[in-house]
Amino acid sequence: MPQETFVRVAIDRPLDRLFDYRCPPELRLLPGQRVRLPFGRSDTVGVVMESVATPAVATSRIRTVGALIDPDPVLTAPLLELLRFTARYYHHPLGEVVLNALPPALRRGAPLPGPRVPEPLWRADIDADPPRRIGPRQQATIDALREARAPLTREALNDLTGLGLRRAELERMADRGLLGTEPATVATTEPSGGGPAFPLTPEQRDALAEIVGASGQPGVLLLDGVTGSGKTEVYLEAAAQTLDQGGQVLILIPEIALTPQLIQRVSRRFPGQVAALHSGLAVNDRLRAWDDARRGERPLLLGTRSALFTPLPRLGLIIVDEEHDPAYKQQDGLHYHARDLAILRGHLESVPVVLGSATPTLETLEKARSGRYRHLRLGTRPDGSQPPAVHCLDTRVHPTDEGLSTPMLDAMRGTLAQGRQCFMLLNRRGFARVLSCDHCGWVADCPRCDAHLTVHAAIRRSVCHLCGYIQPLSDACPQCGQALRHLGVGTQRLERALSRHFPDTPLIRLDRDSIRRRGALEQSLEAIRGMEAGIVVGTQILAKGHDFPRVGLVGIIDVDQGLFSADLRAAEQTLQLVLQAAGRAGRAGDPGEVLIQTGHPEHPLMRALRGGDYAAMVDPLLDERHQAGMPPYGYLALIRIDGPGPEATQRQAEDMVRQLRRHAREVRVLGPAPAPRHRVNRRYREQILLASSRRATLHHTLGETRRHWEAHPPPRSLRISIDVDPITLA
DNA sequence: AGCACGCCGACT
DNA sequence: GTCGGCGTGCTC
Repeated sequence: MPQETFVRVAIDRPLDRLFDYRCPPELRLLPGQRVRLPFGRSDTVGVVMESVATPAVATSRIRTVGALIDPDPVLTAPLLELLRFTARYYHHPLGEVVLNALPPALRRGAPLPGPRVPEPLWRADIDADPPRRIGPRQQATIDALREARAPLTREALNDLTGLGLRRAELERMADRGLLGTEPATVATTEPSGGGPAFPLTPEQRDALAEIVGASGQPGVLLLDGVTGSGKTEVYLEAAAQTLDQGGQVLILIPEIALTPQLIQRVSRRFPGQVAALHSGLAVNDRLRAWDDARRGERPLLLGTRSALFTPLPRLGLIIVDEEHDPAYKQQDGLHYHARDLAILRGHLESVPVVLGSATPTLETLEKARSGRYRHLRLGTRPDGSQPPAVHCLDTRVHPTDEGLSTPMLDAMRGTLAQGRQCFMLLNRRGFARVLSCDHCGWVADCPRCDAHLTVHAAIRRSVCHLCGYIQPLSDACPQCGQALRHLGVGTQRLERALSRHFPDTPLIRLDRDSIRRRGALEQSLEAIRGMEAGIVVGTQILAKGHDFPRVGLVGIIDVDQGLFSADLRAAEQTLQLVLQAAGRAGRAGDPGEVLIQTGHPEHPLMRALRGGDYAAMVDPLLDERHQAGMPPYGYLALIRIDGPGPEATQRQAEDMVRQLRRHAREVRVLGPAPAPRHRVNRRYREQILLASSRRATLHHTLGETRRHWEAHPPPRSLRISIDVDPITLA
């Protein structure tokens, strides 16, 4: 009688263990394959992790695998190893980690899409009678096809129009006789489309040579280049060489939605070879892009943090663009850092990892300085332009009205008179920070959170930025009936103030609220580049690597909140934000100016900013971190406990601290303390901070404590989450 | 997390 | 009498 075999399977449940199943004799199951399983009283999808000869529980309890879903494994061996590490390191259930690596459709058991059905080329039907009713999207589509004078793929059409047309939409138009089709020709794409737009500078060539020279072996290279120094050209050339050798390239970017230019640039450079992956895609598009990358049909994968987990069997190079961006850290559920896991993936798959930034994190800089990362520098801009001069405006001498001081307004006038643009950075959206009554002291607070409601004047609502609670805006105090006053300035109020000061200058506002509509960001960016606006007001979105030709002045409206925040990385992130924003100023022999409004021009950070040298600014910050035993010299984990009532939550947190102290060796246990925003969405939050000079001791303490609470689970109304290497303690 | 079981309150 | 509230326990 043949030996029975068993498989160990991961399933999408918050249970920190795998489950063993009997393998049906007619199946040979491989790690990475999906299976359908009987589980409890229902069925679920699982991923085979390994075969085992003897199951971990009595064979009488073992059930048999229901069916095999995939002929090929959907996850590769090195990825499975990466996922095991991820679960261990971030103290998150392995099953959830593994299933989380799959696109949602596959997680629910959908079949792999299989090879693409060739799509026809689309052409305008010149002779067709124009029907009476044509929508603007349809009109734009027809116009683009007429202008092109040749049949186009849907992809090319979308590149031209930016409409994101879906196949079904074009088919409907064809059915109505608005479009014609032609059979797809064999793809005519060359291995890599064209070369760089401009010849590389010597610095860029050196950096490229180092990256290419590192291929085929693990290792991290920091591409540390001032804004405008052409990091992207270096990445794309390195990617081109990897592709030419038959390798696949993974490029991670912080948020695709905020950098539409980059997708366009990459897809034009590598036509037909780019798969783009981000959360904004419809489930089917996401599945398609993922599978195109997995099968190698599109050898270049461009995506946000979750794209890190895409199987790429011929992976040759990983690039993490803007590595300092906090968007790489997932802030809920599995608290992973995509940059850190990208580095690990590089090790596991023996490929180099390039981290790029003009303002690298202290962690990364420290590793580059100590020689663990190769440090590649790009110190000059290929267009020869100089970095902008940075000046402070002392708001104690020059008070501000609605966020604006007189010298700031004067500087704006001067810049506008030269026909150049002004960028005004204010990292707070909405109209006013709070609505309050001078007479009785009443303040509009969120009924669910410890937060003031932010005024959104345009929609006449007060909005909670923590939980989304919305209520109508009132003019009179509900307590005493007196008129209410707006305190603090948000982008909307700044916009209104500026349009009063400069009534004839077109103005664009860029923040989360103004770009919510699909395509709105692209439209605004295009308008800014086309000089349709003299003034641009915005949040940090302004500072994201967009390229603008004629920015003369970058005004930083309020930097002080960032200077004095107690949060671990506030100073570092303020520096990064100001420098990234400053990088928008001045191009091509046109040095720009940066004006920072501050009440503390003598603050060391302000002095450092005026000096303009990021590497120099970083030293005192690294010293501080060293003194305090904070990253990169110490390791942190944050435990958050939240529940519906304050007392039970606090009791649980205190109990957990006792457990932690029992297992803590060389680990400081700080807390519990009410979280900085104690109440959010009607739940009360406590937090505990663990700090250690050694990773291993921190993980030991966390592991033992987790074991304890899994053996003695707290009531289900309480939620516990662990954040290893937290970005923020707030 | 699901899902079922189980034991107490207000309804046709 | 029973529909349904959510506490508790289990899942190979």
